[in-house]
Amino acid sequence: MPIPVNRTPVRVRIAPSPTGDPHVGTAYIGLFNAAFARHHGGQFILRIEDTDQKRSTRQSEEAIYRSLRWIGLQWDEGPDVGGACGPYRQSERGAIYREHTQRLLDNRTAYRCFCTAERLDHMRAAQRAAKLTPRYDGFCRDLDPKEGARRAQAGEEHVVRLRMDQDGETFVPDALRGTVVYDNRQMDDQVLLKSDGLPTYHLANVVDDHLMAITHVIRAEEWLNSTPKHLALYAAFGWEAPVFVHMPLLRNADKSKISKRKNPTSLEFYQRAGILPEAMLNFLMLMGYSRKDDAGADLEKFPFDAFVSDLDLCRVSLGGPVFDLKKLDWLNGLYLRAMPPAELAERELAFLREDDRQASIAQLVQERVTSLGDYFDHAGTFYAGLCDAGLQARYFLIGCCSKKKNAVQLDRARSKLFFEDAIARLEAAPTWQPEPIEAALRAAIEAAGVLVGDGMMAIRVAISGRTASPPLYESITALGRSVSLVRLRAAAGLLGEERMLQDALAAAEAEVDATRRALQVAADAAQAKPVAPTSTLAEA
RNA sequence: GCCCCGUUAGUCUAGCGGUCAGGACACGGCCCUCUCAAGGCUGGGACAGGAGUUCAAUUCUCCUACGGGGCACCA
Repeated sequence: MPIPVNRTPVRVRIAPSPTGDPHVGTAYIGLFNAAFARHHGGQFILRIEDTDQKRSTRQSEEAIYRSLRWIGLQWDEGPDVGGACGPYRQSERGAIYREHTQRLLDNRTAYRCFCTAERLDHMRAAQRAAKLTPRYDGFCRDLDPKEGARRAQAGEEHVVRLRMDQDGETFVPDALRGTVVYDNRQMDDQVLLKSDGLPTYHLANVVDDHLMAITHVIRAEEWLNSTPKHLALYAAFGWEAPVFVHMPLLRNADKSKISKRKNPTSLEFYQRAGILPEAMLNFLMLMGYSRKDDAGADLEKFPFDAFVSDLDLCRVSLGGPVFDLKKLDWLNGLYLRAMPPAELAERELAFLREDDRQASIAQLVQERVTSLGDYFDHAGTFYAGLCDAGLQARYFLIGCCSKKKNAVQLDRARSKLFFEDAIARLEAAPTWQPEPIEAALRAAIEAAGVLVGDGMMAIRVAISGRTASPPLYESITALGRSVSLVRLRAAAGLLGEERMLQDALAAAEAEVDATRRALQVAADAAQAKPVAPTSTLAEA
């Protein structure tokens, strides 16, 4: 059963919220939306959902544009490119939401609620204690609308809630799952307009999708459970609802929803790690989807255009795909190897040239460099993603490799806590500059009660993969926030693994053994043949 | 706790009543080779469990288990 197309042109959108780093999940959903639009000759819209004033930032918004452009997704309408249905930034559509809220107030499908946060907190606590689904108890539901309007007029702080049906069932048609049935008694009277006058996601999303003539809502599965609310909103406005397609969630190796704690989620990380955008996009196409060649074998490497031309969303598989970095690396290598050497060289140079950390990296490496070529030996770590810290992992056990007599050693669990604390402090740093970074690290070290040198060494190894590196704070600054945090999280993750200590020590021993063996072989060789065989070079 | 979604090897997937359960990453072996990659060949490895429907279930239905998501004045 194909995805129904009830209206044309097909119009789809992604609506990322600009809070934090541009997310790989945004690119994933964006990819399927963009491809679906292209497949049907429709439009793909980028809308910025910045109704959360506390968390939204302009830098994050800019970063989203950069990363989506990097990966090769193009939108037909958006805040930066304009379009007929603007503005495309929800913070600029306040009047539209207020007007629409009034319509719902007028037709009684919504009501004003004057309950305080404290009352709601108590209510939910009581419901939880009674093992009930926490939901609004309807205290203001039957308030006289005139009374509500009067109190609102008087400036009393309040929100607007959607009046949901209290019994019966809601049928949610999902293009991939069939009809999902919800008991209306589970549904909450969702807040539509917050007390700051801005809409919640639910309201803004429905109003904008309608006004922007969105025909298909292709979004992540985490939204499935709120679709009944959205359907109720479409009904309240008397609008036709779009077709809903809920995509599976990208997962960590442990199958939980992909998160920065357990995976690099920032697109910027992949860009800096030297992943080609086309490989990244291709890899995302493989998540929950597959194409076959004539022999019936799965295709792995194919371009966006091919993906578009035979895209059939119904074939998306619903099991949450684990984001496997190993396979991404392999695919990336496939692309790299398929290039004409001249193109690879050009891409390589462009990769370096376009990196905005260039100057600061050069400054750090400069003091150590002996030739232009030698530069790469020192700078290499800045152009990689995860560094191979495996051999040095023993340094993550804080103090265990310390040569100092008064060293304080931390066990695995405590070392992990130290890393997590350091990460939290770095994340909270006001700016990504040497001073706040140093302050954060020193604070973490002091809290852990270990020697400064030992703590810094652990961080150094996690950051650079080596025990010798340019100055740490400057290196972290130059490396950049996204990559630095990923590497530190990787170190913390390693400490969380049972076998980490054994592996690290085994690796260390292997290292020593290998050296010893090499020396032995050399010594044996010298013994066996004290006189070097004919050395033509020497004689010549 | 309640509700919803899902479940083919460690991972990504094909399969839409009868297949030797196909491909890919990863892993092992062999070949190629000055090394390392790459490449070629090759090996091990999967239908979560239980009922039912059927001549026949990986495939359809139900139950259980497990995994995930949701239950905000966050999206």
